[in-house]
Amino acid sequence: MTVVLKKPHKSARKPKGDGHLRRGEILAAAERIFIAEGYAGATIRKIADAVGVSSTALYMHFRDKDQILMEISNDAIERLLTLNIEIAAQPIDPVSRVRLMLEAYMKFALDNPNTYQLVFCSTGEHISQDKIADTLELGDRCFEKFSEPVHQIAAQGRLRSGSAVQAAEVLWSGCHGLVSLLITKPSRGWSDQDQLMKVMLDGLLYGLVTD
Amino acid sequence: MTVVLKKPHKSARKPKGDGHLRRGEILAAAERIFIAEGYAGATIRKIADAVGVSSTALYMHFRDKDQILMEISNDAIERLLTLNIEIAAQPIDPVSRVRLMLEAYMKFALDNPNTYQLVFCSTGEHISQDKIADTLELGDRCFEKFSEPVHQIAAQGRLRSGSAVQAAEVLWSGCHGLVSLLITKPSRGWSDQDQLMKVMLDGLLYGLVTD
DNA sequence: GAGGGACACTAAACGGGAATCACCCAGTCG
DNA sequence: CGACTGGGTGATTCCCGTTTAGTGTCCCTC
Repeated sequence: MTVVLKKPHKSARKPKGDGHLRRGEILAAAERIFIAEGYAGATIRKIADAVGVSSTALYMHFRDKDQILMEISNDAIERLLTLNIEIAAQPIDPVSRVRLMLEAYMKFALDNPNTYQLVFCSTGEHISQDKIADTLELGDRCFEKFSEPVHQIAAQGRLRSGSAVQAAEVLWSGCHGLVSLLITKPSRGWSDQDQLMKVMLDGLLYGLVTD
Repeated sequence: MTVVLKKPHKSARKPKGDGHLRRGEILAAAERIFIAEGYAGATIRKIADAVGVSSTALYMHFRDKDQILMEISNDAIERLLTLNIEIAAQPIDPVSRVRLMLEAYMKFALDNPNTYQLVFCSTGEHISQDKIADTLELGDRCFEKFSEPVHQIAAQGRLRSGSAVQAAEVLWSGCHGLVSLLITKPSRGWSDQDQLMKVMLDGLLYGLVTD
């Protein structure tokens, strides 16, 4: 059969991203869109278009949409965990460590609002358990790292009330509440963000910890 | 004209709910489903089926799905506002009022998790502004009612740091953080809910207010 | 060189969401 | 009687995530 110049079935077919390469391209495009437009805005088709590939192609590299976004989120949370580990290594008193970690946490949330919402503000009910297992484990490790200095404070007998675990959970959830409201209700007339974070931290730490 | 038994075109067509009646039926069914299955689970089709009517019929009485669920949520928030007004009327010191209101708030959240999430945990970006205007106004009125005793405390010079508005926002968002995490991450191993709420309230009030 | 996989990729389709369209039917009123 | 009205409908549209069946291309072996 003569190799007649059969016009290439679809002229602009992507040159076979060599597997791993394409995977990275997809993640990059997905991250860009997800950061800009959030979970609902980061459509499979939009991501595929951005990569220049058919929407079906994404399923070559990822099980489904959630896996793509969870992978992105996991990278982000890993950065948060790294921050916590760095702070944990600093030779300062545990209360300062707690404060630094919570400040880093809130800054992370405000810098990555869509990731933060996906991980910390959604029930994840429609997401099968194995898919978010990594994320949950990373989140747990973050909380464990944060709990360490709180336990140290408790061991020093400086907890005004409640157990170390309760104090850690309250400190965390208090800061979570502030940033989650700042993120989800930006149009509300809030006081200055930095001042609010300071009042929250001062209030909680003063209220929970004696010196 | 003899009332001949003409078989009713579609045997099971609902007997013309007389407008306002049908509206109530839809709201009731929607509330039931929404409470049981949340925002995503409360499908237009499911609601319509529960009422025994075609999905299109819902658009006779409501602009869209969000209007139905916002109307339900508004009813709930109105109950919360009523609670706040009742507490505001009690002849007790402002700190107790603040505590009672926050306790009622958290109890409300845990008792109405789906409504709470819809109103306080979602960005409401895809919802046109006029649709949530009522909800926003109700929410603001709740916050205003809650702010009153905080301002009284500030007027007594008993605020440890920050302005009255900042203190109110921090108190609110701290409690919001706790209940929103309890709602969205129920599988996490939390300490006892009541104790957590107490630690949060004690901590924040002690940290923000002097006596 | 010619098979034949394996693999990246694709078009087309599916099912299920919200929302719209054009139409229909039963009363009511002039 | 006849037109109007308002609740109601089935079919349709559009978009979503996902599945299926098939296509093009590379590489490895004979």
